[in-house]
Amino acid sequence: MLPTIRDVAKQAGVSIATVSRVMRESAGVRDATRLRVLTAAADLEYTPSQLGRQLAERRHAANGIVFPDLSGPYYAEVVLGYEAVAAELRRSVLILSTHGRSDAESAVREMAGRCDGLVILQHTVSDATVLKLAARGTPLVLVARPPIGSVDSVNAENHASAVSLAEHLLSEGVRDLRFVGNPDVSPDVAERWAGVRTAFEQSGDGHTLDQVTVDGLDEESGAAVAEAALAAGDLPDAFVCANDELALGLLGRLKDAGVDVPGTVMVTGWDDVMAARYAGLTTVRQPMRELGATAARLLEELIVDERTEPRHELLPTELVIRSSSSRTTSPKEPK
Amino acid sequence: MLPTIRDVAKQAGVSIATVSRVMRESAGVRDATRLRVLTAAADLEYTPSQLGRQLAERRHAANGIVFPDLSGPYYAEVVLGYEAVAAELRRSVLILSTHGRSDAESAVREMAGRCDGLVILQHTVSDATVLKLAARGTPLVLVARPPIGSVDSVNAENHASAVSLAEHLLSEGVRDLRFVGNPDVSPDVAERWAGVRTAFEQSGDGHTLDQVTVDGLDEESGAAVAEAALAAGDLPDAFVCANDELALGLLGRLKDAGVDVPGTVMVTGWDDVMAARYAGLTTVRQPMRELGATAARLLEELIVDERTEPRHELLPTELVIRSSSSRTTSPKEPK
DNA sequence: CCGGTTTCTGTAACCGGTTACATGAAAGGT
DNA sequence: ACCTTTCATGTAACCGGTTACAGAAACCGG
Repeated sequence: MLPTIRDVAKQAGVSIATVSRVMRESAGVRDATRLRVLTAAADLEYTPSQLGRQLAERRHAANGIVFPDLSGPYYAEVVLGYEAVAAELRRSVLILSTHGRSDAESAVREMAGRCDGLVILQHTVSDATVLKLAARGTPLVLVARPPIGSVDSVNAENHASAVSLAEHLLSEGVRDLRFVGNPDVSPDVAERWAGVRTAFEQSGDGHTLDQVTVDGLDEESGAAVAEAALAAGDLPDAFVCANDELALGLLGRLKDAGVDVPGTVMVTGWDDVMAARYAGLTTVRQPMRELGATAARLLEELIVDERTEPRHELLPTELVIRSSSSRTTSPKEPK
Repeated sequence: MLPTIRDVAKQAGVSIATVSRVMRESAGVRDATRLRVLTAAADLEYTPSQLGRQLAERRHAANGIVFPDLSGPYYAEVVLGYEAVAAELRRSVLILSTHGRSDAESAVREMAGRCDGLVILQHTVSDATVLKLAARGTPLVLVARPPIGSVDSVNAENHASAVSLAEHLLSEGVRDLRFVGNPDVSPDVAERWAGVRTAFEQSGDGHTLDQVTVDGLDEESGAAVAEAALAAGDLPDAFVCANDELALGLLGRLKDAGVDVPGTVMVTGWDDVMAARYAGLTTVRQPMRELGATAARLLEELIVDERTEPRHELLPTELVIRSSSSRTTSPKEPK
């Protein structure tokens, strides 16, 4: 059994209140007494129980973050950015991955009972649960998910970058563009798709735009799309993929089939993951770490300052043009 | 204020003991009473406080995992594998990244106070702290770090695969091999280096083997090594890098300089991250997720079964030959 | 040496649950 | 009708801390 505050108190010949005061470094303990307590504590290798402390203080000093998965670089980066700031703020970080979990909702609720606040990525949790948690007074921040009620949110800009991306492709002579991804799967994807449409609506005649729905956001799904297009002999001038993994899978399959990229077909992704650089993939860079870091700061405000008016942050993104969509740009990286 | 067990007891007209029994689903409560309690609980939207429960039960139902960083794919995958199993075992997961943190040791100790057990990756924490935690009775599992005392460990096979890798290079006609990485930075790297040496010692004369020490395991460090070698006009037949990121950075720099890979120089990495596939990088695949999953299972045994004899798991790795080290193999992936 | 402050320390209530044990009511046996 | 057993529920101690408040000790000036 680990020593408790009472053991230390007995050993030092003081009351538990005094021990508590010494351990918390609160003022008003005579030096001689402090020393006796510290000696006793060191003797017994005493560490205050976090549990007892948390119960008494009625706070957890911990926050949770809920994400679908950690396999792609995207979520890992967001979590990392979050963790870095949370640690700075001296908060522990609880993680919960909902991917392939049937009891996600209850797991999140249980997690809420262990934290002072929660960050929720994308649509990992139903709106109903989010609202219920908010109503119970749990501080919440949504990331990569549109605001619900008066819950804080942090998002990356999608629409404007999608417009730029599409305009870039148009300027490269693309006439038939095909968007790859399911807008229903995430609001981010929906916004990107909307941005592409906007650009095309302003592009005048002679352009066609279509969309192929794939639910996955992984390389296999991308490869499957390429496969189907090759089999049907129906290649557009450019594939605009909802994220980099899709694009990389698609790109790989096209190259295997000997298709000239960007000569015959152009391909773009979204996120700017590490592999995108090696594949020469045009993409849109998201500030993934910043998303997490910003969420951590907003959450802290909610908890500490008890801020009540909601805040919604929109972080900028950046178009990164590489060889997969450019006949003119050298494949070399600027940086 | 959230409702407590006493509020529910009052509302249902029973004692707190009965409420507790109902919430814990322990037997011996009459159906009529159970119903009254459940109704009251639903009315008040009561959820038992995790804190109170944990204190009374003297367990956290949470485990921690300590890792250096989450930026590369390696740690993210390990954490993910860990989280998946921990969730299955109904345990919350606390994470702690030590990278760039000066108070890592104390952060780990604080974390230990919030968990029933800890998984520690690599050398994120000093041996002294590990031993102290173990002595206090904290269940521990080390991952990618050699066993200390009688603490459990999970590692991936390094030496044999390094031998295979080096033999493959020798069979490709490599005579001068240069190992890139700092064996002191991680035991994994040290073992890989040792494996390469072993293979060369058995290779007969006419072969030279040297090593360039870089502390980083990132792309920039790899690029710097390439830069230096190019500047000195001193290229070996093959660079064997301690991990994929190093290799990718190095490879990219060589290709930028117009060096023929694998014609003039071969390059290999370690880990088989996603980008390695796109870069055609020969590497050794590690079962990253399995490392995490195995650690979670070992930890559970320690906590639940109170196992005392230590276990040490060694997971197999697999050589993946791609175009960066092979003049004969097609660059196409088998899978 | 005394009363009034000021400073330090102790007592006890509290945080929100769990659970051993006591109690009382209902059921069963003769 | 009475005694025993069984079952459901309540009482109260406990988990390990924090902290308001009270009381004791030290300090101060006259």
